[in-house]
Amino acid sequence: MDTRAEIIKIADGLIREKSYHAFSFSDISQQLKIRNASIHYHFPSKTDLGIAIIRDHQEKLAKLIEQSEAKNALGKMQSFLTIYSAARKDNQICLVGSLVTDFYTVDNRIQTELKKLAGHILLWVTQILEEGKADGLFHFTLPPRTKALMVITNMLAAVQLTRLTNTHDFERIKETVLKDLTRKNQ
Amino acid sequence: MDTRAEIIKIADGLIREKSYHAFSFSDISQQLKIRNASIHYHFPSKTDLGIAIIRDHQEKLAKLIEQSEAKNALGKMQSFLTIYSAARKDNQICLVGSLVTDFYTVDNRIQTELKKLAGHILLWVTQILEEGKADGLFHFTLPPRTKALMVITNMLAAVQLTRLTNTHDFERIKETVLKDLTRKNQ
DNA sequence: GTCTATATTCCGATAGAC
DNA sequence: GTCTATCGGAATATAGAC
Repeated sequence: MDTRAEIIKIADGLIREKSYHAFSFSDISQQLKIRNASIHYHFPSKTDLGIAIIRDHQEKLAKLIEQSEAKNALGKMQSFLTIYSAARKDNQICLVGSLVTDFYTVDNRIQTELKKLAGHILLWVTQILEEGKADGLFHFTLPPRTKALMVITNMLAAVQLTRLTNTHDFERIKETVLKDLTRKNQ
Repeated sequence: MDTRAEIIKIADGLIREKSYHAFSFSDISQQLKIRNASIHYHFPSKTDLGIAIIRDHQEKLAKLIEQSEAKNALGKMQSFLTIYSAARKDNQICLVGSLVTDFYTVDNRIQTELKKLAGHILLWVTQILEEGKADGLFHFTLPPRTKALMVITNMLAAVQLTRLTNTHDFERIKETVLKDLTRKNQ
């Protein structure tokens, strides 16, 4: 992996562990064993780094969507939920949830990029729900977009709240989300 | 209102608008038109201020619980949801959701206090759900504590996500939470 | 592409006068 | 209880050598 990609990877983890304003270029340079100034060669400003991280998530999301194209709606939903399970594994929260807390204190370009990412996530989950309902796999009466909001909010806050309540609460919430979608009589 | 209470009020708003690490004593002193050093008289460290803010929320929660004692479970749930509606009104997020993002970068004493607050919220919502089910007002099959986690995660992330998607999404989620609880055939 | 060195700004915090 | 003055530290960022 080249240095640029390594910086993105480390900074991404730091944002989701400690938040945007709580990590510094020094955190990265120590882990990478390079100097602070070297990071500025790859990313002139912290804002540039933040944008690159969000775009990296965009690309990973696009790949995940592509990779789960052949799966049925349940499989696709499970793929979507791996995003949060992966974050949880390292006691991290999701990128959207971390950056939205700092939303009004970051550069406009980060705000715009973050809104785009959130929009794409919401669109994908909505489509998965529509497909699942059409195929008789999922059962719900809400408009698909609203149902997608319910699923996303459950998962986004699950990785956050489980830091405070109980480690197992994340899994509890995740299992409940899946069972709710596949349960009949709604 | 005395200065100490004013500082808490302003700082509380700043944490829920901009996050813990993104607000400074200068933000407070400018709004209050006093000097930076004066704040340190009331709160020796930023950690002390943070703890005071969480405890202030604890006390407000206790009052809210007390004030809604005479209401039925639906009324109590609506009281609980006003916490998020009030935050949303000023485009703020809830205190727990804001501080949990910075959880691993704040003093241990703040971590402890925040866990306590989250525990009390979870307990209250669980009790409301139990009461509502016993009275035939609410319908759900999950364990009450798990159902409480679902309600809280929906609302906690609703105030966050609505910053990115659509202003009306908060209300959509809130209405869905209430309708889900009171809907039969589950 | 990485380094040393440094500029600049801001923040939390303290001492001591009033 | 608020003020002025100041300290120490950390953060982002830049210039220029290698």
